[in-house]
Amino acid sequence: MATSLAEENYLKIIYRLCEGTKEDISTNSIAELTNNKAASVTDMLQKLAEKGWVTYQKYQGVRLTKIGESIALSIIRKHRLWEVFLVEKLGYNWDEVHEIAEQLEHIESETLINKLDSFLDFPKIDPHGDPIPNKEGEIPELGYLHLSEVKLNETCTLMGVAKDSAVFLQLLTKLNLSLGARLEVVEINTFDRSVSLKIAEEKPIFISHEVAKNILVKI
Amino acid sequence: MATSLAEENYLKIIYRLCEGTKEDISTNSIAELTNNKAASVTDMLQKLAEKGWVTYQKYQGVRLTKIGESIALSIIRKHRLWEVFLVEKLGYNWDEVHEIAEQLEHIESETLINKLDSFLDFPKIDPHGDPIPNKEGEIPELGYLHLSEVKLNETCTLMGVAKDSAVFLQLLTKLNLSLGARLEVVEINTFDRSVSLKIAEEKPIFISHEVAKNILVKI
DNA sequence: ATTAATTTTTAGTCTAGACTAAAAATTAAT
DNA sequence: ATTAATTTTTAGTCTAGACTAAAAATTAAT
Ligand SMILES: [Mn+2]
Ligand SMILES: [Mn+2]
Ligand SMILES: [Mn+2]
Ligand SMILES: [Mn+2]
Repeated sequence: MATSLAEENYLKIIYRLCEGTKEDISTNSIAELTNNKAASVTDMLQKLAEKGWVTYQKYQGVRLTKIGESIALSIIRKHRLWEVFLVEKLGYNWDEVHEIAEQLEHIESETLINKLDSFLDFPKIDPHGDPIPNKEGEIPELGYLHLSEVKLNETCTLMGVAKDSAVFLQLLTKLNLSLGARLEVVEINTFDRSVSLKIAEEKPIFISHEVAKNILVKI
Repeated sequence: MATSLAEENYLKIIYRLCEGTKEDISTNSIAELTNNKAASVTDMLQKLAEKGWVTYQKYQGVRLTKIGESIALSIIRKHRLWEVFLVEKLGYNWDEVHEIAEQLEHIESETLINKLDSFLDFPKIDPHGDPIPNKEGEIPELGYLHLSEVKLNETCTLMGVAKDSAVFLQLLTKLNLSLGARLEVVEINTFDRSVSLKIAEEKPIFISHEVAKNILVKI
């Protein structure tokens, strides 16, 4: 069944909210991320339920069905592959690609995305460290930690970010924090949970808890 | 001013119809190419005139303004550059790319299209021999002839096609007619204006007037 | 010059996807 | 257990962009 641009954006956002929780998703949480009003969300949820892409009980929240999830994953696959293209082939920085990928992810062609995948040499992660679902919609669970969870004096590797926003990514770039960087946690301030880090033996840098929370690492 | 998808498609089609004639364009001719009804076209023409992209007089037809033309050309530039990308980088055949480019041409990003242009090494023509407008919207007038205009026993080079449809392009491929082919007109039948051609000294092939009309050549 | 045929426009309608305001249901607070 | 606060839904409205049917203007035919 064909999907409209609006429907695709809803499914993608519901997927993101469903990830990491087994509770049903609230109308308001969707409204916030889509920048729509709750009433508009209710409207759309009824349509999506009608099409069999979500299970939805009035007042009781919503979840993706298997089909809904596979549609969401195919959009995420397209989004992330296009991001790789923009960075690897066109020379964009990682903080510049998200908005363009938001448009490209809606281009509809099965062959296109598979040819693109092959042209890019079947990348496993996008420029932000996010895993790319395969053709079958399978997505590896990478099991990364948030940097904010790492203990004092432990060393870890920067594997990804939990946020695509340009200002956040630009801040990381300025701090010399990029994918693959080795980070040692040399200080954690109990007052505000801010963190001092050594990157490859350089003199320590200082980041807030908010930043640490959005950095994904592997021990 | 922002352009919607529908508006962009109208402007592109009006551009195509304006090309090659200095008469104003009729509502019906637009309706035919957009696959809309004349009443819907009238509606849209009023909006486009309001925005200053066409000059429009009730019952008297329509033309693009300078601004309207530059919008149309920027869409055509995007369409053709994406077609080059699809053929050169992703390995598509020339008959497979038009529909996908119809989607890609609406992606909005100034930097994207210029980076793409550079990545493709600033191509001058697309896979169908159509010239690619530059950043400033300038498009070279190539002055090709239709193969149907070539005289008996003359030899010419296949430079482009006047039609993007898949079935037409597949026919050309089957007949071994591709860009750059050297063609000698060895027979013209006065009855139906069908043509026999020699391609590089091979044994002659036979094409209808309809096909000859849609092949563009240089003497 | 009139009339007929054709083209174009107007008037009114529909759908998707948004909105506001008010009603209903759920959840939190006493 | 009631009441208050919060969340969600319903009812009604709007806009873009399509449609049909009828009216108006233009063009072609007599
Ligand atoms: Mn992104
Ligand atoms: Mn990403
Ligand atoms: Mn094309
Ligand atoms: Mn083309």
